[in-house]
Amino acid sequence: MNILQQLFQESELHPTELERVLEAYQFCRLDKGDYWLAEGQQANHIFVLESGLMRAYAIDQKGKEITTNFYGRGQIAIEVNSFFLRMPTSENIHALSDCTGWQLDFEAFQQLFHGLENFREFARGRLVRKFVRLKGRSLSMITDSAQERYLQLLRGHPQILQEAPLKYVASFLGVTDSSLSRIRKEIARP
Amino acid sequence: MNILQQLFQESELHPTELERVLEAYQFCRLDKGDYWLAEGQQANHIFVLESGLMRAYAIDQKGKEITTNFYGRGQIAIEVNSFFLRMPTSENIHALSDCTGWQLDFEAFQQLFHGLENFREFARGRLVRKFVRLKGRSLSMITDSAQERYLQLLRGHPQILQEAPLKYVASFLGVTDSSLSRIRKEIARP
DNA sequence: TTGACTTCTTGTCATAGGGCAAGCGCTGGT
DNA sequence: ACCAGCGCTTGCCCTATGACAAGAAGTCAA
Repeated sequence: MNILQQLFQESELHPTELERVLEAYQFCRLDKGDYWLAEGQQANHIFVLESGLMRAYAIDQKGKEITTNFYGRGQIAIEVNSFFLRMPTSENIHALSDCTGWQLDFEAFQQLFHGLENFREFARGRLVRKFVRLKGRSLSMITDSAQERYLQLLRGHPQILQEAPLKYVASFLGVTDSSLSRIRKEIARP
Repeated sequence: MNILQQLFQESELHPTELERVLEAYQFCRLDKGDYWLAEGQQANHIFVLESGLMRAYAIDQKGKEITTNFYGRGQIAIEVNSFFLRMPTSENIHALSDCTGWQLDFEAFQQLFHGLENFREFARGRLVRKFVRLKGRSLSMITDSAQERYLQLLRGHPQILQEAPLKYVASFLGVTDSSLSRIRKEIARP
């Protein structure tokens, strides 16, 4: 069973509907370092990751990269603004390791979204959960210390810390790489 | 023309569709201080604000209130997690001044969402823009100083600063009220 | 092997912002 | 008129984190 079938297990799609949905996706492979989306482009796909790790980042006013997200197996890489509102993106998404997955383009997405009630309930649910996670992250930036945020990431997504360079993780947590290094030292000692 | 008609001007709804949509909303009035939604409840409505100012906040681990949003005229008050995923909310939303507006309950929302393609394009667009703003806020917490965030709020939403008590604004910006007070002093001097 | 890179760590110093407590001016109730 | 409470400011001191620069260690290629 591939990752798409797993993904849609949580939906209410009937077998014939599911078949229609699965057919709309295309297999896709990325090499480590490849850009799936670059600033200025228009995002025309969403991407369901089967293997590998991807990272989204933006460039701030001072030219620094800020990691906004990591995507691992089973997660859906998407740049919401660009994909849904059909505008050029200000984010970059690239592969931190060799990746495989399944892509769906906007046109096909619209067909399914407007054509299948169960698909749109599913899609709305995913977007909502994305929203809720982002909100949690936003709140955490206010209420938690960098160390707490690091520990939460460690507990919730240890694979990210194993596979992603520390500097990417640091900006995701909202600290510099030096600070994150100190935080790790702090935690390491008993 | 009331606020709902203004709101749906940006949609593609045809006159007959629009009529159906408008009929589904109910007028609603809140007194200053009233809670529109309280922690533990299930959000069963969205609320389009016609007049007044509302505030959403969460309680952190140490029991402190963190303002997560303000809603003014023309904005849609909603607790996304609770409304769409049908779970008890962990947020509170209350009126900072006397408010009027129009409510739509979940059942009616679902009818419109699944029944009218143009309504669901509209609703999806609103959710997406909410997502994008939240993302901007989240990024700003990392890249900008408290003073910069204050200035952005001042430029973008001056009415919030005029109508909301400073302590609510402070936690929205991610600082204490003392710090915000100092920031304002700093800015005041030429 | 050597050199160029990248990743991560560490030291030093500077600064933004937090915690706490006091003070001050309004406002509303009695 | 008086008190209580709220909203905002301010002073003092402290801590977390940033900026910058210098290593140490690992990786890769010639």
